[in-house]
Amino acid sequence: MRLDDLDRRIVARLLEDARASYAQIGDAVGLSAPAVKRRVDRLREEGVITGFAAVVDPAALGWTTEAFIEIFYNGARSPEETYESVRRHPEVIAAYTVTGEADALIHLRARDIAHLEETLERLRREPKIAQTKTSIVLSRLIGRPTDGPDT
Amino acid sequence: MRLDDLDRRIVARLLEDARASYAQIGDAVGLSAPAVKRRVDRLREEGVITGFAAVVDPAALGWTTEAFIEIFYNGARSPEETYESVRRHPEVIAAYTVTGEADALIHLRARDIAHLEETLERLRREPKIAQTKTSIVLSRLIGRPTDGPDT
DNA sequence: TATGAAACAATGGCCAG
DNA sequence: CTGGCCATTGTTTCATA
Repeated sequence: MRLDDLDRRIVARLLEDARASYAQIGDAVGLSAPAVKRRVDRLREEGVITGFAAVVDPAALGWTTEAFIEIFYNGARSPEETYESVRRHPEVIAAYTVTGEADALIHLRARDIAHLEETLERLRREPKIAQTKTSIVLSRLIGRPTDGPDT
Repeated sequence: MRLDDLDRRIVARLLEDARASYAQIGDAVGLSAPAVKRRVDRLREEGVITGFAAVVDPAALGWTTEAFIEIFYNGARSPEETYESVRRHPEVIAAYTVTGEADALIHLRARDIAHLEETLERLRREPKIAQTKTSIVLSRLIGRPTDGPDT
């Protein structure tokens, strides 16, 4: 599963435009279209590329409020239980177990402040959640492609 | 810029597979391929869809360490200055100004713990940064499509 | 919004290095 | 084993209604 330089350049190109044709990518990296396709197929099989997604502006869809919530659990809290306590809330777009004071960190998006408040109340009703600490996002300064650095 | 139900279903389809053909999307939503294309073109013009990106597994590229850093500045720290202090670090994949104790929250990815440590030291040398508080990601529980909820 | 035509892209087979 | 080329099939994209 070792990637050579050509693979990395193909991935970089697909991070910028997942709908680029194989011929376009080939022009950029110096390969023919079928050669690019074979590499992309291989990268998908190996799990380096897991899919292709549209990049959508949540604000344009009416989701204008974003927050990070540190979660503190009481007692036992395996990753599975943590997962169970947040997966049902569709506002949660990412969740992590972390080192440090908090047990978990979740990233959520809501339509507005009222919706955020409603979501927080709903989260706090989860039995194992003892405490939450909310940081509302004021501005997004950086948001790189697929959350993956320059390959 | 109002989206109807057809638009939302097209966006949902493209979030799952940005390389789906217009004909495939048309089959799924009950439209002809050209009709789908014109809607997608319009959604891009309106900024609802800002691009298409490959979804890459950072671990497969050798980026196995992930962390969130709360940043505390001393004195003046406009969003622009905050941006300037983090943009040059390629390990930073997202950065936000937030409410709460910290002034900013950054999300970063490194190849390993040594690389994370090196990045933290580099960040702490930024003149305006007074203090940092790091939470290393132990496991990712949820990571929804484009960081955008169900449209 | 659908249809049809022309241009373009994807993809499998096959051969060369 | 990896890339190039060719031919087939499918897709995009325009004109037109």
